[in-house]
Amino acid sequence: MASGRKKAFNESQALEAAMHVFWSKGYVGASLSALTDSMGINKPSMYSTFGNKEALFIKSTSHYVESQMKPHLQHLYQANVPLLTRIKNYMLSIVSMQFNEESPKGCYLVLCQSELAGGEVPEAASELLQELDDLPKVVIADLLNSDSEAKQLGLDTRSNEIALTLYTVLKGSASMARSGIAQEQMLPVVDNVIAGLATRH
Amino acid sequence: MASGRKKAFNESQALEAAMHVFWSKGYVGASLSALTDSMGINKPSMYSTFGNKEALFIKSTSHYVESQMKPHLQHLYQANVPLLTRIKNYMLSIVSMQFNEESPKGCYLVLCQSELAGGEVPEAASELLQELDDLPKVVIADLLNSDSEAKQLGLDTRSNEIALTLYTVLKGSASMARSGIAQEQMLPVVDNVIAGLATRH
DNA sequence: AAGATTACGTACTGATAGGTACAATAAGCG
DNA sequence: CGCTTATTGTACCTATCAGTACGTAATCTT
Repeated sequence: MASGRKKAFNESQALEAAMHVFWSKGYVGASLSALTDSMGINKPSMYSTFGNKEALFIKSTSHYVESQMKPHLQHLYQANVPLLTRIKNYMLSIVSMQFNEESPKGCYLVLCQSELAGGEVPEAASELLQELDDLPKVVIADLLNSDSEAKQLGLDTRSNEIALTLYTVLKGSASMARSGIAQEQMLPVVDNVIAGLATRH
Repeated sequence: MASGRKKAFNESQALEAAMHVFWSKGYVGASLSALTDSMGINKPSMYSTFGNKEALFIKSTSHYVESQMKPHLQHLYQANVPLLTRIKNYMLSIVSMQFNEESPKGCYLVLCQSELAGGEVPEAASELLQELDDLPKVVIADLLNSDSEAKQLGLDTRSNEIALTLYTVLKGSASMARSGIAQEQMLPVVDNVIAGLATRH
């Protein structure tokens, strides 16, 4: 049984390229032509490989979460590092990604999610965004609930509140990155907020 | 000299309607058809009255700033109210607008500004957004620099840093509003951050 | 009432959106 | 080599985008 002509492009490289286009233009702003141009393929190849624009977006979003979001989580579980330092390192690591010169500024999810309420993003993609976007908040809350140091500091009794506070700052930071301020300005902001946590009971 | 047929619509009501469409869909997502439908007029009327889509957007954005942003600033200058309480009232007032059921969730400026980096918004409109978006940050920094109570609390020496911190939280809150959480969850976040300011020197 | 002036409604423009039909090309298998 | 299978490029589809031409309707001044 013949197996046909080989693909002339690398599927995961094409997905990476698509991710960058969605990241900089959003779901609505990323046209198929812009996508396929950056991916280095033409439209029929894109449709046969990924399905359609929405399916491409879903694969691209999953790739973003795996390659850009999850790696930062390791900072939260470093052995022999104080809890607040771990949280700070995690946040600084994400901020540093938001301001990275080699990829679009800000957060892919924030950008695309802002289009949700306008009904511009298809339902299935919209649900995925909603779900993925909660990830950091849930992880931080879980950490605060289970970490022994968090209990000593009395942070476990208001874990959801604190997780939401930190998460709100991260989202705000993504907005600030988009608006063009310098990364150095955000660092003391993270310091301030984390220091504020420690001084309450 | 004859003065012609009267307009069959109210110009400022039409602008208000356009503002809500941009607010919920963003600049790119708001199509002329959606705009004129909501405004209750047809396209030639829109073009003769406002110029084009970009000019309408600029007028709509100015209207947003005047009607939705500036009114909150009064909280910052209430007599006989402690500084941190004034700031807290200001922030809660904005958060409450972001979650208001009668208008789109989140912040008009955050939404539209997220499209900037993708080059989807025309230059002139883009510059206006950039400028207006700094307003709250500048106002808070100025307040911290001039207020006598701020000096007593030692907040004047890091006014820019604090203003940026508060502003980042407001932007984050706008994102959270878009993603659908309940307003009550944001209130302790504002509390946390402001309390954190007070406990540092 | 006549004429000038302005707004309105319909119907259109060229460009681009997402998506596809189809013929040509390249690979594996016998 | 010939057959089958899969990918590629071009050229097209319909719908919608921002924007406009033009004839009709309404209001003013004289």
